[in-house]
Amino acid sequence: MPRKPAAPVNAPAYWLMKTEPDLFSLDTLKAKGVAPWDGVRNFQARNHMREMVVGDVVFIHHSNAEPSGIAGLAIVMRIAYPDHTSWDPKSDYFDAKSTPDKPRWSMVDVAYHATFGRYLALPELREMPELADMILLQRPRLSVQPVGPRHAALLLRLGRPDRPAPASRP
DNA sequence: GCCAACGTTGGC
DNA sequence: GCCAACGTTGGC
Repeated sequence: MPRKPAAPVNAPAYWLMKTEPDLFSLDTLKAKGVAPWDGVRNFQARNHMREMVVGDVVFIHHSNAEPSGIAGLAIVMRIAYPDHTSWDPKSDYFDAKSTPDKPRWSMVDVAYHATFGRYLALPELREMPELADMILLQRPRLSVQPVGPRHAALLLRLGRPDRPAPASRP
């Protein structure tokens, strides 16, 4: 018997993260250059961030927008580390169950990469059969999610970013 | 602003 | 460890 293929070495290299543009938009990230993605308070979303590696491509989705949709791309610059806002009582993201000794939440650093030449509005994406099984369209509440390579390729083509996505991990 | 989906909390 | 109540997300 041939050995089973190794467990997923090729975890997804494409991700999607949601943000409310009123609070933090792709333009905000563009102005900052690099920023920590803090405030994620959902275990599944957190676990996805913990799987990211430097160089992964992140689709930035604007939620609670008119319309909501994918605005462009960011790149992971630093792998997951403790989200210090979780133990700051003054932070909106404070969580009494998280301490510096036992951090419960994580964040990654991302860099602005590109703004799509065309904003990919959610209603438009919903009309595409190829995207019907995208997590974005099926699980409206998951704020950090993997994007499959086929979906990623299509989104990149649709958005025609002014700069191509960098080659990602194999 | 409404409300469906769904994750989390807490009583038992 | 079940599950009802509650809170939040986020599309519309």
